[in-house]
Amino acid sequence: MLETVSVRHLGQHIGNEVAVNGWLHAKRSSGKIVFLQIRDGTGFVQAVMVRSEVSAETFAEASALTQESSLRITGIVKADDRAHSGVEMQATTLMVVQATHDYPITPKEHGVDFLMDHRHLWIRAPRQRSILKIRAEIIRAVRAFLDAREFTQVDPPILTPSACEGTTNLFHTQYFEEDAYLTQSGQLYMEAAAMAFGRVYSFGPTFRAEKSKTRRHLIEFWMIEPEMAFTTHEESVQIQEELIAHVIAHVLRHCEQELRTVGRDTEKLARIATPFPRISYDEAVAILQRNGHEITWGDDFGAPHETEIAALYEQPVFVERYPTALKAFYMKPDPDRPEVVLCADLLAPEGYGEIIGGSQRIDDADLLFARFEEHQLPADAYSWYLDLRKYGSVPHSGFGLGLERTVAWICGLEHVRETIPFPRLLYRLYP
RNA sequence: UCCUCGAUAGCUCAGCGGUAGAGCAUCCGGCUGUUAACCGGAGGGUCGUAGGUUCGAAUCCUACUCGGGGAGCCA
Repeated sequence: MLETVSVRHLGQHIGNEVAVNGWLHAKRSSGKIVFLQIRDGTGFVQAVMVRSEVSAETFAEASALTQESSLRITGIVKADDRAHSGVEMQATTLMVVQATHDYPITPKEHGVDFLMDHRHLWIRAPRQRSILKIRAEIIRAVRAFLDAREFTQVDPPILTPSACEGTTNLFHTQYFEEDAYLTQSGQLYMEAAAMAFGRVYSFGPTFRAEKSKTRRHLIEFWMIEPEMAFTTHEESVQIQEELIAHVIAHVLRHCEQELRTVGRDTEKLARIATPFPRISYDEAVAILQRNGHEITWGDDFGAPHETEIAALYEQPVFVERYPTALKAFYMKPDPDRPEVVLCADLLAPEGYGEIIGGSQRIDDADLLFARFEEHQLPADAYSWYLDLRKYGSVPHSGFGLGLERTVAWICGLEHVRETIPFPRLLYRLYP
């Protein structure tokens, strides 16, 4: 039996006869010659079958082959300038594993609704495969970066007894006799973990029951949430920009083929370099006012505001020190200006919006308790969290990186729904 | 929740008051270098649902359903 080779590695087998297991992506035939575009998950290769060189049965089978039929094909690997990848197979034998009939996604344009209904098949398409491959490499790069800096991965719960931040709507469910909610952030648990491990990060899904219907929103999305003990806001921001720069460099180095398939202008990514520009909330408001926006100090930014600020820079830009009243209860006030908190949002270039939100956390027990009262949060439900400030509280900081928005930015996509294998969108739970 | 756009063949769309159309896909035939191949032929439709206007509605009006984009909220 011939050696089975991944399409990705065919170039190392020039001149040899090998087998490829895969699916028929497309076919073109011309009477006495058939061109079979075959994919195996690692790549795409063209097999050329000439009638005079194979048995009549094999040629007939190849001629009748339909899109997405599963197959095993053997052939001699040849270097050929006419092939996109530079390599093609001169087919010798063909075994059809299953003949497919009426594959829904044809090599033609399709609408979003149709494609989303067929997402389980759509992910076979070259473009979708490339996006999800880049997603996987981004995750790999984030982990490598954090692991190299002695972060420990700690997994927070997904089912939680109450809101972490109390700002957005949560998915409600039953936990036997109790009420439970799907997590919107693992952060408070990561603060506990940081006091146990020093530097930690979580990577998992989060859920927001908001009726958001835009290109930047998913109902279920994945976040990386690092949390660091004995770390100031300033140190956290430096880690954030190093992390993003590392991820960009990793993807540029390892996903050249995939970035080309999705049509990304890599020049813009190649220019990303630390340190990233920073502006204060105060400066951002002044800029917006100068540009004719009706915004006053103390107002929160809307999406158009963020887009306008981000458009001023080629790099991701940090917006620091928002008004205390706008932000979550746990953020530490600036000691010099208690009306603002030690926080920063990182806005991606090209209109992709906020990809990181981070802050230094309140480490003072009395102040945190006062915040609970101001925000009318149930102190009993959070007594474990308040414990963290009673038993060896330290200055600590952390942030949350939104994976899908990061993938959308790096891939240059129109919509985050393509950045996750099976997106959960408003009113869309299938497949 | 609000604003806005849309729903016609398996898919993408045209038709916008007078007998339902095209390209692709499918099936049949042709073609030895195709890259969304090409050429010839065939089959394929309660025009989202319900009501209304009209001699006549895919086309105009109303409601509803489903979907796209956006706001708010956020990563």
